[in-house]
Amino acid sequence: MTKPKRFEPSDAELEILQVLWQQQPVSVKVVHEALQAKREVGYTTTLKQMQRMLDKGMVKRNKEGKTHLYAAVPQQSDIQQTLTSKLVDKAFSGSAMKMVMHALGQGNTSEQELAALQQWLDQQKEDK
Amino acid sequence: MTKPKRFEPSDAELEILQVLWQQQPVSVKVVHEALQAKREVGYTTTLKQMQRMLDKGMVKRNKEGKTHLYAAVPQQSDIQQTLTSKLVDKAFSGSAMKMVMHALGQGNTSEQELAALQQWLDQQKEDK
DNA sequence: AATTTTTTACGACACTTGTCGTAGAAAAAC
DNA sequence: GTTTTTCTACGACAAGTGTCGTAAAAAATT
Repeated sequence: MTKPKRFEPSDAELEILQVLWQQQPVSVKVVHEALQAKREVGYTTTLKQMQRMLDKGMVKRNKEGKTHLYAAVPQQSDIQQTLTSKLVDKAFSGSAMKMVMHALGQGNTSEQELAALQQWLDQQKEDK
Repeated sequence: MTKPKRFEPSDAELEILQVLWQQQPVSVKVVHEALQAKREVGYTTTLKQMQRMLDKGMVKRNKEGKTHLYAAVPQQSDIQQTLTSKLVDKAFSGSAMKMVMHALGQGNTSEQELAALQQWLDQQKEDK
């Protein structure tokens, strides 16, 4: 049985995962172009990063003709979970709520988002 | 004029800052004991870490007799802000709300916290 | 004063991260 | 079937991180 690893992607790795989650099995080229759209980065840099991720089991790939097509192994929500928990633990003494208030405090929260939050809140009250 | 740096403390650094924010000017010994209470770590490890933080300007100190007393330079809320923003950007495509829902989803949110959140929500509605 | 305990200052090391450059294999174009 | 263009495989490197060990300075104990 293969134990389900707990990935903690670095910044660069997360950028790559982000791309993969949007377009599942894609070539290095595609990923690289997506990154390039945001900042300067060499092709081999992206390639190397993805190869390392492969070693770590963070992505998988399979040969499609000449090229390799990559896909993320962990699910986006799992990584979000891991990173959020970590932040809550390390920077907010474990209180998710503190973090939430902080996050909300700083920003333009849309109408819809507010509604969603209200809905969630109502749900909580019921369950209580 | 000294520009106000944007600190992005590493895990170990954050642990130390955490201690400092609770008991402002303290010796390495005190910090070390606080860390030790949570996990195994050598005294010199803590010392070294704090010295590096001093170099970076992340903490300041002054000699109190034989010992040095350290204090955090950045404020807790600023660091929380920095780290939260970063996470939102990197893992939630900039949507703080997505992150909030994620954080809330996973946890035991207390009565009081819910109330605080409701209050904040009401506030938002008014301002609209 | 000699010894022990506290603290500090450094140097070191293995790992990880972010970044490339070079070289060669594989396809595609000529 | 050469010459290009694509891609992959590696090796390298500077910075940063987490961790200690050693050694010396400073105080406190005996």
